This record gives sequence, structure tokens and C-alpha cells, in this order.
Amino acid sequence: MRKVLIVEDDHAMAVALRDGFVFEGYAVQVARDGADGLRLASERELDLVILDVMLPKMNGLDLCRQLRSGGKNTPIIMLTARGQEIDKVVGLKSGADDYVTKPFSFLELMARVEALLRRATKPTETIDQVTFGGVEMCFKKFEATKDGRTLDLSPREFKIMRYFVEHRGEVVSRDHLLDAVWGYDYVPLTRTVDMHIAKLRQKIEETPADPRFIITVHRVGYKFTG
Amino acid sequence: MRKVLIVEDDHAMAVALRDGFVFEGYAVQVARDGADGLRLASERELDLVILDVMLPKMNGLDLCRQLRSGGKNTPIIMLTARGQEIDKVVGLKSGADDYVTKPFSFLELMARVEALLRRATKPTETIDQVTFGGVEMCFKKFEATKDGRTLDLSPREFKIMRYFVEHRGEVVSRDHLLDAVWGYDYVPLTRTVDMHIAKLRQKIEETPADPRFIITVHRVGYKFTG
DNA sequence: AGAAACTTGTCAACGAATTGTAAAAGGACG
DNA sequence: CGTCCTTTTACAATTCGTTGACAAGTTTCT
Repeated sequence: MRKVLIVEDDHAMAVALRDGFVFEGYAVQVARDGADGLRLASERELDLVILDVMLPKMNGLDLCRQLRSGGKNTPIIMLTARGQEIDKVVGLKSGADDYVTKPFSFLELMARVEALLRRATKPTETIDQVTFGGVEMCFKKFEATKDGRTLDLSPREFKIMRYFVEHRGEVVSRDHLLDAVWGYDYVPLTRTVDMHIAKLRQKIEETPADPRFIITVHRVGYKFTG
Repeated sequence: MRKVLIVEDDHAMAVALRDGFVFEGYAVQVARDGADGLRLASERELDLVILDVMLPKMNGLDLCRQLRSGGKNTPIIMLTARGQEIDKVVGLKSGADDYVTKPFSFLELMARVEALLRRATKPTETIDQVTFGGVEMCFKKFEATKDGRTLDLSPREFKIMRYFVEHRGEVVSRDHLLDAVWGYDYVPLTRTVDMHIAKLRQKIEETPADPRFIITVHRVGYKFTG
């Protein structure tokens, strides 16, 4: 049975969510403020956290960050109010995996939840090609294009991208990347990773300084959002 | 109904795998040591073998090799423990088709299985002749011409070209080529491959120094673009 | 709020690993 | 024994990865 933690101070909303998830067969726990939420999320092994952005004691973004920098990888969906000037990128930068804008239907939320859990549980698949933005990549042929023009990626860049693509949405630490892309034997500095990320952004992002696909999660790592 | 043989001495693991495969609709048979595994795998027509590397009486790698040299082509997935210093190349060189590192989720294994069976069912097409640029080649007759004039290709060069043609567009590593063209037993240096590539380019390319058909992919291998 | 401490972005340059190529050494086979 | 094919060796040429330094951006502390 899947365990979900709901962090929400608005009582009516909390109850509605709880009932919904219980009905769907989840084991539910509710926290009323950010501090409580962080404590519970750190202590238990959860399958999912639903997180309101506006919370007493600690807001959702900070909670997210703290959890991530504590090494927790639990899938997180953030709830934001419309007009609450939190854009997607800010949410993602804090380490959340997806977000839903109030008001929303429970079905809508559930759809996101299912999608997220499917992604998170799915075994590592090998992916041979992807498309995102105007970029197309084929890892078998080591070919890539952006808006039709050829992209010149180095082998290491291909490997990094492949890892990202195969872990879409997850926050990947530099150490993880080093293990996966470079291997366990020889390891350069973690700064080398940053370097490659910068180069990749130059090549695949529209505005490398404000990236849309390769997001930095401060103190934790990077995350690819295809 | 697909027939799978599981060769695994750890009882708990064997049972888990058996149940999983039965649930997925496979006909399952279990062997507890390498010798038994080899006997069963040689006797029957199987669709798949799941093979632990560490086994009593005969380890997985040797079993693999024996089976292959006995002419059996059954798809094999090897199970290795992390840190068991078996790298991919060694595993694959012994004749396994894929390998999964413990611990793994059953879903993960299943994904590999599906992928492998998909691949194995659709055999690499054998191509007997090609035309590209002004070059014509017939692999059956071991004959080739360029712009009408006879091209003098050695047997090894024919084999390499054939492999390229049958994997048109894909990047093939030197190790891949060595396995495919030279075979698993005797293997020369990877530099030997470069040598042959250079010679091939001299013969088939218009400007060997700036090749159009056999492209170098730095740090990865070569790729043929017909 | 402001400053200090830390993390990340970016640039250019060095150096090590990879590849191209020619030529010598090794082997099979008549 | 000589020829043809393959493998090895050696060296030049190139590419790519890594690094260190500094700028810019975050977080934390006062």
C-alpha cells in the first residue's frame, strides 16, 4: 500500500485530499505546517508527498530544498495558488517533481500522481532517442539536432544526456552522475560535471543562462525535465 | 508459451524469480547448479535463460561459453552482484546478451527480458549486397566494384563492411566489431580495427582523409552511412 | 538588512587520450 | 621461398576532458 504525506494547513483542503487518497487506497498522513511536514517526511519512507507552497513555520519551497539536500528522493507534488508568483521553474529548482495550480479537480491531481509514480517506480529503461523543445537526439547514432541544425555533442555529453533522459524528472547529484557516466574507477572533480552541464546548456537551451531543460537544484544536483 | 530456464543456487532468489515468471505466463524450469543448467539448456529448446554468475560446479561465464560453443543461440541474461568485478564487456564476451546487477526489481528484469526477446525474435537482417556512392558490393560472391572498376577487398575487409552495412547508421565500437568480425575467442588489439578502417577508406572513399561513408565517432567507434 | 560563507556559472589553456597513417613484423599457403 | 593478408609498432596530428581562477548567485549568520 502506498504511503502519502499531505502537508496542508487549510483544514477543508486537507480533509478533502485525505479522503480522496484514502478512497484511492493510499495510506495517508497529514501535517499542518512545514516543520511537522519536514519531520515526518524525513523520518518515514514515503512514496509521495503532496505539499502546499504556503505553509506556517516553513514554506513548501524551503521544505523541498531541505528534504532534497538531506538526500531524500521522495516524489513531491507541489500545490500552488494561481497568481502566487511561483512559476514552474522556481518550483522545479527547489526540487519538486511536479506541481498543480489551485483550484484543481481531484482527478487532475490524481492523474499527475499516477504519472509521477509510474515514472519513479519504472525500472531504468534504455532509451535510444528523445525529442524535447526543438532538440532531437539519437543515442545509437550519436546524432543530435536542434531546430533541424546539427548539434555537435561530445561523447561525454551524449552519455550525460542519456543518463538525464533515462532519469527524467529526478534530481541527480554530481556524485551520481560521476558514477553513472564516468564509472567507479577513475573520477575527476565534481566541478567537472558543472563544466559539462554549462556546455550542454549552451548547446541545447534557448537561453543558457535561464535554462528550461537542465535545472539546477542548489546544493543537490541537476534535474532534466524533458 | 515461452520457456525460460533459471539457473540460480540461492533458493529464495530462485523461488522469487520462478513465481514472477510464472505470473507473467512463462513456463519455468529451475536448475540449482551450473552443471545441471548446462545439461538442461543443451537438451531443450528454450526461449530464454536467466543465469546467475556465481554458481556451484560451473560458473555462469563458463556455462555461457560452453553453450555458445555448442552452437546454442538461446538469449541469456546474466545476474551479477554489484562489486563482483564482472564488467559488462567480460559478461557479454562470454556470450550473454544482457546482464542485470543485483539487487534489481523484478520489473527491471522483466523490462530487460522483453527488450531482449524483442531483439532476439527479429534477427539482424542479413544483407547480401549494397550500393552506395559509386561502390557496389556483393557479400555472397566476395566481389566489389567502384565506378565500374574492380575493388580488391580482403576477406576481413568484406566481413567488416558487411557488419557495417547490416548496422547502417549505428555507431559500432571497436570491441563490437572485434566480437562480430573476429569472434569471441581470439582477439587482436583494438588498433587493428583502425588499421583496417584506414585501408577500407583508401579503397571506397573518394577522399579518404575526409570520409563520407565510414565516419569516426571520437572515443566511441565508427559508423557507416550508406 | 548586510556581510560572510558557500555553491554554481563560465572562460581559456594545458595535457592526456584517441585516431590517422605508414611501414615493419608475423603467418598461412601454395 | 615468396606472396598476400593480417597484425603490430611507432609517431604525428587531432580532439576532448579536466582544471584552476574568477565572477555571479544562494544560503546562512549576525
